Amino acid sequence: MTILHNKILDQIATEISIALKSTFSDVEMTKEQIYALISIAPNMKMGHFAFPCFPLAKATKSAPNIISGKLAEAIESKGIISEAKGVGPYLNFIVNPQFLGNEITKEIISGDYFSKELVSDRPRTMIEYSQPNTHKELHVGHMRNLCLGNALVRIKKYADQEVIAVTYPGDSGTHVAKCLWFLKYHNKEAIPETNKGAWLGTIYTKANLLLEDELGTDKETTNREQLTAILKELESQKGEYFDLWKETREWSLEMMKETYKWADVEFDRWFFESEVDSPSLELAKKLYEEGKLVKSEGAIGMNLEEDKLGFCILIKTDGTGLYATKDVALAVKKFEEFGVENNIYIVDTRQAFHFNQVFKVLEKIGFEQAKHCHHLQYNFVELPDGAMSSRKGNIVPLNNLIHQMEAQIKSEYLDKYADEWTAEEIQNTASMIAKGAINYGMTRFDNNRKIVFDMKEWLKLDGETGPYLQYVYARINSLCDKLSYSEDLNADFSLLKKDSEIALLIKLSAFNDIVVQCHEKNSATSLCSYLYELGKLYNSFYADSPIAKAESEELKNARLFLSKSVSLVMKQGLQLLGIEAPQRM
RNA sequence: GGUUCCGUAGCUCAGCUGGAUAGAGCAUUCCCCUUCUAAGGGAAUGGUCGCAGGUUCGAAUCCUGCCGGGACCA
Repeated sequence: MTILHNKILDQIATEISIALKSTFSDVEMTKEQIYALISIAPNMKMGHFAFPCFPLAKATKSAPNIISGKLAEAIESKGIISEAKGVGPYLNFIVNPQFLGNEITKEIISGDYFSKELVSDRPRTMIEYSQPNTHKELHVGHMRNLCLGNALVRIKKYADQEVIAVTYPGDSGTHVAKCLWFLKYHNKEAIPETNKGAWLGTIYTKANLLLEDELGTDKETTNREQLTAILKELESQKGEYFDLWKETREWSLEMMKETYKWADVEFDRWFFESEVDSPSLELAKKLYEEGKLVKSEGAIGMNLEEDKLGFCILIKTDGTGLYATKDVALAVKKFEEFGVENNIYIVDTRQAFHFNQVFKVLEKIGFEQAKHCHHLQYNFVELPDGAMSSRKGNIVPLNNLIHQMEAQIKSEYLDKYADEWTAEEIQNTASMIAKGAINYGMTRFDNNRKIVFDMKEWLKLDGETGPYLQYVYARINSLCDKLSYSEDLNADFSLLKKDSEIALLIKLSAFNDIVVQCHEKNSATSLCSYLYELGKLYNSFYADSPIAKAESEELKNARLFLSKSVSLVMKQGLQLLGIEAPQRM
C-alpha cells in the first residue's frame, strides 16, 4: 500500500477527486492514482503543480484541454489552493504561500517532516557492500562502492526499512600468499610504525611485479613452489606463515577500520572470506553427495548451460573451492544468521556473471530465498589512462587523495581564517569538505556509468559538488546566527510572493518523495540532483532577496524560517549521502 | 559468437515507470561584492537526444533492427 505522505499533493489530489466526481461522475480514478500523476509544473508562469488530463480523455470522451477547464471551474480556491486553472491539457494549481509556508516550514523545523512514515512495505534487508582485500591497498576505486553502499543504507533506513549492513573482506587466497611470500623472501624495508596496512599493500604490488618479471626465468619454478607451500600452510591453519598471516591481517583490518571510521560507515557484521573457506567446501561436498552437483573433467560443479551460464565449478580438481563456492555458502549463512528477507550485494558490474551463476546454483539446490538475492551492480572507477589495478600498481591510494584535497582546501579557502579559527577547526572543516567532495562525486552519477577519476578535476571544488551544498548550509547557519534566529519569531508567509521564494517552498516539500524514489531505484543519484537544485534555488533567492534588510519584520522572519528550513533539509539530505554539514566554511 | 551496459551541447553528466519550449556543471564571453560568507548570483553562446523503422493523440523516454564503444562469458 502506498502512503500518501506528501501533504500538499494529498490536498490537491483530494480536491481533484471531488471535482472529478461532480464533473465527470462516471469516471473511475482513485485518489492514489491522482496523487501519483501530480507533478511540479515546469515553470512558475504556468503554475506550481500540474495534473495532466490526458488519461481522462477516453473515459470522458472529451479533449484534455476541455477537461482541464471544466475541472478548474469545479475547484474551489481554499486552503492550500489559491487558484486552479486549465492550461492546455493540464490542470494547474497556484498554491497559497501562507498555507504552503506554514505546512512546510513548521514540519521541517519541528523535525516531524523527517520522521514521517514513508513506505509501508519493509522487509528485513541485508546489504553487503565494501569487499576489500586484506594485504592490498585501499584506493579511490573502493570509494564508489563504499559511498554508494553507505548512502543506500542511510536512505533505506530513512525510508523505514530494516537494514543490516555487512562487509565481506577478502582475507584469504593467493593475493595473501603473494604478499607474505615477498615479505619473507625479498623485502628489505623495515616495517613502519604506523600505517602498516597501506605499507602492506605496496608489498603486495611489489610481489606481483616481481613474480611477473620472473615469469619464464629459472626462478619461476622456485617461486611457484614457495607460493604453494605458503598456501598449504595457511590452509592447515598452523605454522610460521599462518602466524604471519594473523599478524599482517590485523594491519589491513586496522586500515579498513580507520577508513570506515573516516567515511562514517558502520557494519552490523563482518563476514570474512577465511570464515567461509572450509564450511563452503563442506557444503559443496555435501551437495555433491546428495547428487545435486556433478563431476566434470575432475571438477565438481553444476551445469547451467540451459540458462546460458556455463558450468559453475564449485570444487576444483585440486580439491579447493572458488569465489562461487564461498558465495553459495555465505548466502545461506546470511539468511540463517539474520533471518533476512532480502539480500542485496553491491558489487562491481564485472561480477554480474559470477552472481548470476551463484544465484542460479542456489535456486537449483532448492534454496528458496535465491529469488530474494539481488546483485546491485555499479560500473567501475578508472583513471584517465585506463583501469585501476593494485596488481599493476597504477592506483590512486585513498590517503593520497584525501591529503591532497585537504591541503588544497586549506590553502585555497580555509587558511584565511587562521586568525579566528583554531587549527583543529580548520582541519576538521577541511576533512568534512574533502569527504563531501568525494561522497558527492562518487554517488552523483548513474550506477551504470563509468567514472573516470582525474585528480585535477576532483580537486576543483566549484559547480555541482558536495562543497557547493555544504557552502549553502554554512552560509545559512551563519545568517541565522547573525540575525538571532529563533523558533518563536513572528512570521507572515503570505508575504512570500516572489518566484524564488515559492519555488524554494515547493522544492522543500518534495524531499521525502525523492528519498523514497532513491530507495526504490537503489540509487542516490536523484538525491544528489535534488540537493543541488535546492542549493541553486537557495543561492538565487539569497542573491535577490535581502533578509536582514527586508521591508518588514514579518517578511524578514518568513525568509529566515524559509532559510532555516532549507538548511535543515540540506543537512538531512547530506547526511543521507554520508556528508557532514559544516557550521561555517 | 553469446550476455549486458553506454551513446543527449566542445567536455562531463541529469532527465528514461511516455506528456507542456530537452536541463545542469565545466570551458568560452560579458555583467554583479560601501547589503546577511563572491566556494556565490545574473546573462550570452552552444543540441539532427547515435541511425532507421514501429507502437501512441503524444517518444530522449517503450519495442525491433542496425552502427559505434566498454565490460563479462566462451
